[in-house]
Amino acid sequence: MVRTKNPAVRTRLIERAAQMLRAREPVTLRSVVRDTGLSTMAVYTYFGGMEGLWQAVRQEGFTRLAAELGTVTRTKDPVRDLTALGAAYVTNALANPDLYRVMFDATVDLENPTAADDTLHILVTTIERAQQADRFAPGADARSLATQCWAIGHGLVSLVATGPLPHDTLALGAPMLVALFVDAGDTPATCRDSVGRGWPFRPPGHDAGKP
Amino acid sequence: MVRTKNPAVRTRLIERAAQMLRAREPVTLRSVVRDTGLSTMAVYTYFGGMEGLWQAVRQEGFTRLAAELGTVTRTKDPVRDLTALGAAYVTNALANPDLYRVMFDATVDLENPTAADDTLHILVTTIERAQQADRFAPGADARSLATQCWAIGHGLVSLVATGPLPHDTLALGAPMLVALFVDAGDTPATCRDSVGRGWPFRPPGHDAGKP
DNA sequence: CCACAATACATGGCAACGCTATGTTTAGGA
DNA sequence: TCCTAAACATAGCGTTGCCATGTATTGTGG
Repeated sequence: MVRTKNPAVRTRLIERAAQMLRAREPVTLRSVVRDTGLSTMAVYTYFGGMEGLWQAVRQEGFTRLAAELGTVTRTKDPVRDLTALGAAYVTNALANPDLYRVMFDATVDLENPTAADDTLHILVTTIERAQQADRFAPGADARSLATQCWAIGHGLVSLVATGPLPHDTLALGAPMLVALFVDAGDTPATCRDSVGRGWPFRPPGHDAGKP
Repeated sequence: MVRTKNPAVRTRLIERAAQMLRAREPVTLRSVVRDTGLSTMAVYTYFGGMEGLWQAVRQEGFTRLAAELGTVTRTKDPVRDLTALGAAYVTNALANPDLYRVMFDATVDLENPTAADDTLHILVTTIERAQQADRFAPGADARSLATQCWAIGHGLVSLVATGPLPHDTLALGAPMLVALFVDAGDTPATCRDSVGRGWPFRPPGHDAGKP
C-alpha cells in the first residue's frame, strides 16, 4: 500500500453535499463532484457509493446538531436550559429542513451509531442538573425523560418543517414540556415561568412586546 | 372532449405503488406500470408524472390511516379510547413504515390539504367526549390537545420506525400521554389506569402476564 | 347515424442517473 | 531506486423520469 487517501477530499464532498442540500439543488453522484476536479470515482473511493455519502451526510447532520445544542447558554435555571435545548433543536431543524430530513430517513445505520446517544447526552446532563436543583424528582430516569423531550421536539418540528401543520403549532411545545416537567416533579407555576423563558415560539395572536 | 379517463386505472396505479412500497420494491415509473398492460404515459395522463403519483400515494396513506383510526373500539372510557387511537396510529406506522414515511416527506402539498385535518378530527371528537365525561377540563382547546397527542405519537414512532431509537422507546408514550392528560384535567391515578389499558407498548423487562 | 375532434394511450428516444470494468498516475516501502 | 498497491480518470452499461410524436378510441354536433 503506497498511495494514501486525502482526508480533505472526504470532508469537501460531505460539505458540498450538505451545501447543495441547503440550496435545494439535487445531490447526484455527478453534480456533487462537478467543478471539484474530482471524478465520480472519488465518491466510491471515500464512501463506497452514494449511499455511503448519504450516511456521512447524516452523520454530519448529527454532529452539527450536537454542536449547536452545545452552544445553548447555561443559566442557573436548568429547566429553562432544558427548554432552550429543545428550542435549539427545533430552530436547527427549521433552519436546515433538508439536512434534518436526511438525518432521519435512514434505511441503513449511521456510520457512528452513537450519534443519537451524543444528541441525548446533552439533554441528560441538563436533566440531572434539574434533579440536583430539586426541580425534578431525583428518582426518575434522566435518559427516559431526555428521550421524551426529544420525541416532543422531533414530533412537533417534523410535522411543521416538512409536514402538514402550520408554524404556529410550535407554540404547543411549551404546554407539552410543562406537562412533562411537572410530571417529573417541578412546581407548575415555576415550571411555566422557566419554560416560557426558554421556548421562543408563540401562538399566533401573542403580543411579545411590552407597552 | 371525447375519450374519457378510466378511474379504475388511477386506483390501480396507486394501489400498485403502495403494494410495491410495502414489499420494499423500488417504485419507478417503469416498474409501476410493468405487467399492467399500461405504458409509462398512463402515469402522465393520470398524475402528470411521478411526483403526482407520489402525492396520490401520500393521500392514500392518510386515507388508510383515518380508516384504521376509525376502527378503534369506542368504550365508556374516552381517555382509554384516546390512548388507543394513539396506539393505532403507532401500530399503523410500524406496520407500513415505508408508506408512513412518504406521507410526511412531502416537498409539495397533498392533493387534498384537509387530509391532516381529517386525521385530527377523530382525536378531537374523543377529546370532547372526555370533556363531557368530566375527565378533561371543559375549557381546553380540543384541537390543540389533539395536535399534542399527534406530535407525541408521531415523534415517538418516527424515531423508532425508521429512526435511531429502539422499539422499547414506544413504552414512553404511556407516561407522556398521562402527563398530557393530567395537565388537561384528568385525575392521575384514573388516568394511569386508562392509559395503561389503551397503550399496548411495554418497557423491555415488563411482565405482561398474570401468575 | 356518422364524421369530426379531442383525448387516452403506445412507441421510441433523450439526457441524466448510479455504478463499475479498465487503464493510468502517484506515492510509500524494499 | 524500483515496484507495487492504492488513488483516481475515462468511458460505457443499464436504468431512470420525461416527452415529442403517432395511433386508437369515444362522446358529441350536424
